[in-house]
Amino acid sequence: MTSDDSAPVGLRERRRRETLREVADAALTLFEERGVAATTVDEIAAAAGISPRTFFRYYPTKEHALFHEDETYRSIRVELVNDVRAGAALAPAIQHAWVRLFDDFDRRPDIRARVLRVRRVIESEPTLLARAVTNDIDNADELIDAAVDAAGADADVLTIRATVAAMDAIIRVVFGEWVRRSELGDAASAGEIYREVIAGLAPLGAHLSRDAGN
Amino acid sequence: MTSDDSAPVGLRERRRRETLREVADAALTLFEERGVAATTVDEIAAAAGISPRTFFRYYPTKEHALFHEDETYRSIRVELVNDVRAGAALAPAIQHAWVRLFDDFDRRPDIRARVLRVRRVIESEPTLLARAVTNDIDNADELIDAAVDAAGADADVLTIRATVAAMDAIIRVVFGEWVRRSELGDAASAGEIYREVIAGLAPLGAHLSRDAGN
DNA sequence: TGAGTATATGGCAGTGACTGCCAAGTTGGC
DNA sequence: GCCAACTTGGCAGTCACTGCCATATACTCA
Repeated sequence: MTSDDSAPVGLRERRRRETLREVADAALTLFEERGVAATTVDEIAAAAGISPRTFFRYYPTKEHALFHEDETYRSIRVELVNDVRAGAALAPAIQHAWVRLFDDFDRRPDIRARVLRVRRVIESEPTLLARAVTNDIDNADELIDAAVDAAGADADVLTIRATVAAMDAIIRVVFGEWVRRSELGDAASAGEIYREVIAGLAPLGAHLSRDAGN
Repeated sequence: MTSDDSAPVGLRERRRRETLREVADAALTLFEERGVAATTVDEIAAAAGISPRTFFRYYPTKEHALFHEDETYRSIRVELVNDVRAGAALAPAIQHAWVRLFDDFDRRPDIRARVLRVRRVIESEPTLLARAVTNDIDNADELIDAAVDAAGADADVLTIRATVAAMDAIIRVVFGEWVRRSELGDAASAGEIYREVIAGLAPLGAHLSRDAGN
């Protein structure tokens, strides 16, 4: 799975990543300007200086171009998987990973700004929200596998799946609120919103622990 | 919003609902037989005895035809909204609604069978899973509004949203497991799986209540 | 009951996403 | 500096989806 990290990053690979990035930027800008539905692949390709045919060799759909993942994001996910594989408790580990990402936003405003732009577009179109969810689902599999492996023989896959799904859902709410507030001129911090949500979920937590024996 | 329930159900409306149902059935059968991607709208339309052009007057996309909602489902959602509007605690009310639906499955095997067929198709394609999530999000709005209204002045919209999203995520896991087990020949009961999941989530619940003050 | 109006249907043409195939260039290893 | 591997762009084709128009069917009210 993650075996080709050691491959020599030649000219080809470097160019590929560059193009990937340029296409993603072109797409993001056009989506913001005129909306996703009103933006054609031809336009994105033209803006990025490639042919439409080539566009589809970089991203399978125009929506995918929006979800180009930056390094920070990926590395935090890898770290999370490693932590869980090393035996960390699932829910706290997930929480820790997100807090780390949000803290990163404070240190690196460029990343924060870009993620916010992307999230704003995502929230504006249901189809993109759907695509974001499939992304979450795909990412979740890796994490679920790690948790199952870590638990060994007495792994409770069902509970693991439910835990990851619930945490993902909560994060999606956080991002949604982040966008909403920022659109109201509120220079909201994602980390703060996350903490607010967690604090508010105490009753749900109580409900879940209480009904366990039911 | 729900003001046109009193409209007289004339021939037109009756036929419309019939067609809606026939198209949904045709789509479901074809999706099962050859997969969603390999099924064209033309084929669904032909199987349902309407023109392709008319198909799009009933459902905006072929995927939507799969999510045709039956009465039971809708009525339980309406009840839930009413309960919440009447002041019921959110998480328990949601749980209660689902348990009621699952109990209904035991009483009405036809409904159970159809939901299982639909869910099986949904689980087979990530894009459908995503569409299911966006559906849930759409449905959630009504419930969220009810909860906000019920809470009055001190409504915590953010927490309400998070609670609903988390519960929805859990239900999706239940459906997923239900399909998985039934495909393994296990005549699983959705209600039982739901109870299993809730029991397993005690640690998550503890985590959420513990970190509230953090 | 017989207009008259609103609505449902189907066909046609058009746009845009996406794919397979082929020809022409580019890069990397030796 | 040459061969093999890979990248690119153009072309043709399929399919989802929409707007427009003519025709048919259901509701309404005089």
